Amino acid sequence: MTKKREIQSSVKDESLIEKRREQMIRGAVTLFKEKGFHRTTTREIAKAAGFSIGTLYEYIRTKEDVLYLVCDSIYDEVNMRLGRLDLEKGSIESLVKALEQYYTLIDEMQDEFVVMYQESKSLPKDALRYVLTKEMEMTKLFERLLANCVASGELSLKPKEIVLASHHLFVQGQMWAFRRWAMNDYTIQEFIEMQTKFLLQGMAGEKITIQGA
Amino acid sequence: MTKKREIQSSVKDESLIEKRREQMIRGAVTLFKEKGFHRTTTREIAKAAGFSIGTLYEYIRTKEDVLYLVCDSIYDEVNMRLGRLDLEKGSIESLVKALEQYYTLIDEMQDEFVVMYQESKSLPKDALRYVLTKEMEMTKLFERLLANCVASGELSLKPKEIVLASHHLFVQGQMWAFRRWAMNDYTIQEFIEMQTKFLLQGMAGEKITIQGA
Amino acid sequence: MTKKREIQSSVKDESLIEKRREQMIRGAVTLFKEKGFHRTTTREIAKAAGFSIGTLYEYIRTKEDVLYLVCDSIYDEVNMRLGRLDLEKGSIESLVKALEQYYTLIDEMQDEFVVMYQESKSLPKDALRYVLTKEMEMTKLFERLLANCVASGELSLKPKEIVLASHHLFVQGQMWAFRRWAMNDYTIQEFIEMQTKFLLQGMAGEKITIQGA
Amino acid sequence: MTKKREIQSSVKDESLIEKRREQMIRGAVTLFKEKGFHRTTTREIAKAAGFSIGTLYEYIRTKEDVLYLVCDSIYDEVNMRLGRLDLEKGSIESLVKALEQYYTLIDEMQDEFVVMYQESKSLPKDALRYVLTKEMEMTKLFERLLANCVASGELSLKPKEIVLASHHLFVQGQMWAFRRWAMNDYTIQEFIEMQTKFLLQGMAGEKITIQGA
DNA sequence: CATGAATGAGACTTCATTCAT
DNA sequence: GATGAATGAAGTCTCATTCAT
Repeated sequence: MTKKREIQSSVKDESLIEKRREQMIRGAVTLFKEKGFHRTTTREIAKAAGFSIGTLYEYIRTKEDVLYLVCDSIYDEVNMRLGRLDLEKGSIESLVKALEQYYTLIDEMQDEFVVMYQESKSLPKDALRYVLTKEMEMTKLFERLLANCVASGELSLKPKEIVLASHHLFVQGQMWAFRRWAMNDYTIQEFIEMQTKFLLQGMAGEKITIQGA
Repeated sequence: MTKKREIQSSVKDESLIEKRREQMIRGAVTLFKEKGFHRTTTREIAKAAGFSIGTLYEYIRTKEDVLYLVCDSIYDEVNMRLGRLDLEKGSIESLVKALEQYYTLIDEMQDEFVVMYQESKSLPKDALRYVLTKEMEMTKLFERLLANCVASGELSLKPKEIVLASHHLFVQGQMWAFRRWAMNDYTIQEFIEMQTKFLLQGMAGEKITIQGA
Repeated sequence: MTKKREIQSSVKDESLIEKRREQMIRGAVTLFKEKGFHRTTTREIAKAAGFSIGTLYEYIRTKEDVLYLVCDSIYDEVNMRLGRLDLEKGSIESLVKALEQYYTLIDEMQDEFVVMYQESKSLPKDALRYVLTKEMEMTKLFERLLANCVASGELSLKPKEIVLASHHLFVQGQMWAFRRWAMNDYTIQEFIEMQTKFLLQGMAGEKITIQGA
Repeated sequence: MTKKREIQSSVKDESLIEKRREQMIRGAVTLFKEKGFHRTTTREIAKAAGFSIGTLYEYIRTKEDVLYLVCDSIYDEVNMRLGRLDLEKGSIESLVKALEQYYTLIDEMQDEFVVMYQESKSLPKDALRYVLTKEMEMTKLFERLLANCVASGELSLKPKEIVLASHHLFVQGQMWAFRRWAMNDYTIQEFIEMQTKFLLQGMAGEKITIQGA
């Protein structure tokens, strides 16, 4: 796992730091979603977090730190929630489960995902690198799942196809967050079912009956 | 076709307006790609366009106008290049052609696409609406293609599946522009072939031999 | 002569730059004298110069630039006014003239000198180096005068004494500016006469009749 | 002797006050020397003193108090060290001794002197007055020495010359602290000898052999 | 039509000081 | 007495926009 970038704080009490940063992340996500990183002022972030501008800067050093904290916390939650997946089973069934988990996650953290992908380009260089690494770790997760399915013979994909397919799965999830304005006719359940069908068929090359669809 | 938003200019000569705006769009795309809309200053845009800040403001009224002009010009080019497609044929073959055209287009206009999707959220409300409309028109294009394939019996999709699938096709194209950092191992040709295979199989549910693959 | 540090300006018209900078130097000197560099705000400088804060920053990049400009302009004036001195004559008489010129200069530019010496420590590193160089050039001027007097036999000083003596002369001039609060009982004429007497006797080691004393 | 300005403290224990203030003066001098009064933060002072910002404010009321305390403690030490001088003797010899003491003092307290003269302008009005008074007391010390030499016939100076000469002596000492960057070629011993020679000759008007030179 | 100097609102950030623990 | 988290006034600097030339 990549090591976290440390964000300096002039406050010493670690648990307080965590608490305050959580407050400010929560406020920031809402604001960034609404107006974007650049149109959001540090004062607004402080206010949304429930403390003064001075206090905000006790816990970060620059506005970009807030963005980094937001992105980082999203990955933490993603990791936590996707961490339970059994990657090793190598069955289509577990792949389906993973997709379901992933799409559900995106549905529940829609705002966070949109913010992260829209604004991460505003991160300072090294923070951007860190975030990209995290992103690759997520894609790798799908790669492992697919590779195991291939190993167990449940899928038949060339190595290069595995990689591309993992991006493919990944990106279809983002769609639910980014093109929500076009998804009004679908429930998340429908979306998951239909996407899963498309994706599995795409890779399998034959009709497959999906459990629960 | 949706009517264009008019951008006010204090210059009368229409052909001059067009020329100047083209200059400034070309400069702006490069800059926006590099630093994003917010980090790019109007002075920089003017300079990149080859004229003074004063002149810039003879042809637009606000900085956001530049962004709109950029987005609009991208759609114009997309339209022009995708306009030749024969949507009515209703064959898998024409669908494959369309995908090829579309992915090639994205490859060639990568910067423009990235800018448009990254920055369009900064457009004023009505411009955003206009851009979204344009976007929907593009998706509809795939919908028509798919619907015709269904009508001709070459594909079998429920109406709701057609809509989702068209987004599916659409989004996979964006991937080439947005996840380029992860696509170094693929040529655009490989990418097109593999994606086409995944997508068609996903919709068809059977192995399909793609011409040229 | 040491090459000037260039201060960036986004304005192109060189003569305008000169004019505006002169305005701002004039205002800044008064303010710095009154409240010191740090207690003076950029807004105050702009106001004193007669234009807006935005305009101020068209002609400089940082507040420290103003300080540098102040120091530089002082040296320019000093150079201009001391430049006429005949350094080569090697007579006590010309040394006396030089002291008179120098002390008169300090009297007339008292505020400027105080500001320069009090605040130059706030200059950025390279500007500070530049200012120190200028300062050394001034001391060197006295060194040359003294060396010539030694060469012509009018004074008898060892090399090391020449150097120290030149600082000695230099520093006694600063006194008129810096300890003005203790100099109320003296006119500048008296001051010059008495100092000249002290200094020359100090170096000559005998009673000397000074012309005009 | 001028009465000290009282600096309020919310702590009662006088010996503790003294101890804490000494700690903070020591830290502050270093910091002020390095970065100047304005660029030094109260937090830094507290840290350098070895306690917290809260504690710092138990012993002073404003940041300027620290500067005053620094200046005051310097004068205390100066007084202590120069207090032993025999001012009444009225001999050149005792004058030479005094100069030696004074220049040695400046050499040993170089940082302190620089800080005091560079930063005292930032003192609040009444503190500034107090410091100036102290300064005048020091000059008066030289005045007394000179006057006694005149009285005893060892020097021949008019009253007004005595005053100016005392400033002259005083300022030459500051030179060692302020122009240290130009004094690398001299040891403090050389400096004292040469300066003493210049100064005495300046006042005496004849060659004088200095004991120990 | 073209230019570019001028403007000032507003952004980010610092830091002296307070006060509850 | 000691601590350090909280505060917010105030400072520096940027940049979209205007308008006289």
